[in-house]
Amino acid sequence: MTDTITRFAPSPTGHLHIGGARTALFCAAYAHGRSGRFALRIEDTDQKRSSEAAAAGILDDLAWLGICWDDGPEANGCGGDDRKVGPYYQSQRREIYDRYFTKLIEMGLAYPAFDTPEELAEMRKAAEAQKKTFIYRQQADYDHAQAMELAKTEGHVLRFKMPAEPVVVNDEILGEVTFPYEELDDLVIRKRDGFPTYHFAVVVDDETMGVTHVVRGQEHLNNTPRHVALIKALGFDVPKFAHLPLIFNPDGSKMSKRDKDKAVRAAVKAAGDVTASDAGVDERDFAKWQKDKSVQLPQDKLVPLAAKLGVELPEIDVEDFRRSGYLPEAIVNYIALLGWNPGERDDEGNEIERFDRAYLDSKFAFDRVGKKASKFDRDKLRAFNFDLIKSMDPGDFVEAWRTWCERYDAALLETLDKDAMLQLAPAVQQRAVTLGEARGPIAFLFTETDTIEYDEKAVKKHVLKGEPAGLDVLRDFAPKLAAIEPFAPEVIEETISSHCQTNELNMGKLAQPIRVAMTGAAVSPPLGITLSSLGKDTVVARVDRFLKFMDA
RNA sequence: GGCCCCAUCGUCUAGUCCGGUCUAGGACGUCAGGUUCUCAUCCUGAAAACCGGGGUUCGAAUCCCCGUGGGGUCACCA
Repeated sequence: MTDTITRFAPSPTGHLHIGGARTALFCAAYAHGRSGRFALRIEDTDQKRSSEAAAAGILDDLAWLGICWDDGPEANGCGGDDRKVGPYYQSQRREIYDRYFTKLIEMGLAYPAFDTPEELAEMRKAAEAQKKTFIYRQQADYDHAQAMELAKTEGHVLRFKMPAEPVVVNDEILGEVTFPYEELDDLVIRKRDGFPTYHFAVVVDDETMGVTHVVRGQEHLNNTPRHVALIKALGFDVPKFAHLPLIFNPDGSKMSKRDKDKAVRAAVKAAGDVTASDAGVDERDFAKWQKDKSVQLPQDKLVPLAAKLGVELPEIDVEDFRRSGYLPEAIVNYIALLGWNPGERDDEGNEIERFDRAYLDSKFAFDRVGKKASKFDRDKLRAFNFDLIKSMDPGDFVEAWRTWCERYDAALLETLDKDAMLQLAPAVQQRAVTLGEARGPIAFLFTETDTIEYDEKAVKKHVLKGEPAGLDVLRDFAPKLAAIEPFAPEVIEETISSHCQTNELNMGKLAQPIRVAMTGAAVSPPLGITLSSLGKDTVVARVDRFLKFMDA
């Protein structure tokens, strides 16, 4: 078996973090670029924090990004168990772990420990008082036979007896890293509730699933020597390791899901009068959330609360970026560049940085992954997204736009049908960086004619000033509007421009007053699109209203 | 604090492994012009970096050491 097999193993405690998305992306790219397989495993050994809904959400986030897994839970057209190495939820693999627990105990490399959490806390405190890190070791007078007997009736954990030697981790990105034995303790491998700990489960799963390359974030580097020691003790093959550099916020702090709570918490504090019922949660939870920085509010409560307070939530999870209206292709392209670079130039000698999945799959390797943590640059992501939107075929754009609306802005679909959106597409595509901002350039469509407020400065500059004044130009032109037939962009523009030509006027002289009449301000997409999308009746009504307003 | 990782424009990075071609290249952002009926798009241009100190060498962004700075991690979480 020389196939390349990678895996991504999230714990289902919330939406997929953007950093996790990058890890998954690199795992998939590495395997698929080598005709290997990419497996997905759900690490739900923490019964309290895991949820089926979160697992489904992560699967959905991945599929949306176009990161499909070959082995794993079947969802969104991905997954399956072709290699017969499932199940892919750790909570369903208890029997497998038990086999290896038994094996380790028989080899004398695992032993029951009866210390209570309180006792351990005490020992840690004592170690800390001496400015040392607490290292758990088996007692010198530990009686194995007696312990095994006691274990039949007493609650206990199982610990791994760490071999007394340094562990060398050979990392594909970082190189050789050595960890002294003095830093490695007899870690818990089976919890009191009988579930394996993360360390044990990963090692057993990666072996039994045939994983050849363990690709994960650098925050796991310190765990790796423990895993290597376990792997060797169990007689498994040591896989290749690749620890990816971390992703930070622009201010250098770690990009964390808690950042969202942090933003809202600050706003709640600033507002001063926000209550638990405003937040839609119960009194006690709300108080706890306000006090404890490590507590998070559920997403479906946090988002509306943020909206109510007018706070913009930092985008952290894939779902956040999706809601903002980024395209999966843009996200994938951008995050691929966080810590990796193809190191190729185009014909003009510029660094290649815009590419698709096929290119990534074919080029990705660990030798071009950097060691330095990178800061997440939203402006650059926005640029990628905008470029993609601009270059889309209008039909494709409308499809993407409508799909996004179905999920996040159903109201827009009630106002605009497909044809209307298709007509607006070119104007919107030049102006909207994200799908969420697509409403911006066409906001004038959603205000009622009789609620338009005219911007004073725009009126002064484009309507009152000059010779002739814009107001007179508009008044002069107004009657021609109703006669335009058909009321289509080209015809409208032709009418306006010929009117200007006959009267020896600059286009702006007429265009700007029309804009003010239509939108209240001096900014809009090209007049043809603006007027035709409004419809003749509305256009005429808005001009009338504006002229009356100016007369008054 | 212990252990571990890292260090090129504001940001992502190329160059580093195999020292000279680097008066350090590109992208995003910023600034300045131009095209245009407004906004936007588009085009052109500019400013902007090798963390510090020692070594090695004819020569160091590139190799070595020290310092400084940043980060990760120290759970019956993953």
